[in-house]
Amino acid sequence: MPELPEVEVVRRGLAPRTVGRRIQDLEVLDARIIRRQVGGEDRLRAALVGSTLTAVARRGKFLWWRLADPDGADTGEALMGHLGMSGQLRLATADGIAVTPGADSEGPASDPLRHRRLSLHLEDGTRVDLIDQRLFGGLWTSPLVPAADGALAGVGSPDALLPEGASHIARDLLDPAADLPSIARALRARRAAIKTLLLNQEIVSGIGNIYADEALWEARTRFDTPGAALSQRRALAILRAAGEVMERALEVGGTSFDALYVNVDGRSGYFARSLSAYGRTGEPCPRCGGPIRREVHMNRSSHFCPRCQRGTAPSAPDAPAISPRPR
DNA sequence: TCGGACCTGACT
DNA sequence: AGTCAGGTCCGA
Repeated sequence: MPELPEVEVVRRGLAPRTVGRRIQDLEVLDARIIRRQVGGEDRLRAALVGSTLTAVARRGKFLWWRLADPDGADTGEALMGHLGMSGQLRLATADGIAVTPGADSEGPASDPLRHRRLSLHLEDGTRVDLIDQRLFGGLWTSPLVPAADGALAGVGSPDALLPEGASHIARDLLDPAADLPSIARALRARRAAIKTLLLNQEIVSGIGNIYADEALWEARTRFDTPGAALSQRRALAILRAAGEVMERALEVGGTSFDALYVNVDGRSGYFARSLSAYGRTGEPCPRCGGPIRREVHMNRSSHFCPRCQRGTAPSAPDAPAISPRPR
């Protein structure tokens, strides 16, 4: 389940081996993977074949390549991708063997390539495979528009141009242009539960269920605390915790569960074992030793420590966001 | 603002 | 046979 660190690992892996290369051919093995492409496979093929990939950028979990036409001019469109729940982008040589030794593709039953949905064939023989068991991911083109704040559109972007398909997505916590104090204020302007707000990609992007639980555990805050009940300080602490957890995951190459996710060369990450709350129902809280509890919130599991993660108890040391009227 | 749809495979 | 997992989008 790729979240932000995994997508950034993929972006970094793709950049040196795809940028500057021309697309020779497109292979669509399952049309559902390009369901978001306006004009279908014909349009996608026309936009890609003969074009050169000039940059790989990312905002939240949306990845995109910039494209240049055969004359070297920017086409004004990006090739966007999203990995959904189970997507992988992997590089292979023309004979279909993953470039990195140790990539686990054993027998046919466990061969991840059976879920290959689309491939880009580059002029040097490199193949970019989009593998996606559950088909929540996709690849499609989108016209470039200016980023609202005028800063670089995302991590890896050469300028402020952003694919329209990602223009509703907020900046993420690995983006140097993210403005934490203003994100914190946006969280506090809403009455919804803080976890709901952290998962809202239009407020802050790149946080999924796993890192939301981890950030709230780090910041000792219950998932159902209303955004409006947070102090600026507490809201900032939650954002900092989320950023730090994701940076730590990035350092070890991304989180890995159930071997569905592998990085761009087919290797799994090793971060899962260092999660504190997510998926640890019944296990002792690493901070206070009490049992981690699981509750369903918004049709998603929330893992938290009822003993050391607080809501808005009157004894909370942080000042409430909306200060009580003095009397 | 919330629930369902989209998907598949692993698990009970 | 039924349940669960989860990111994003859409519609009630």
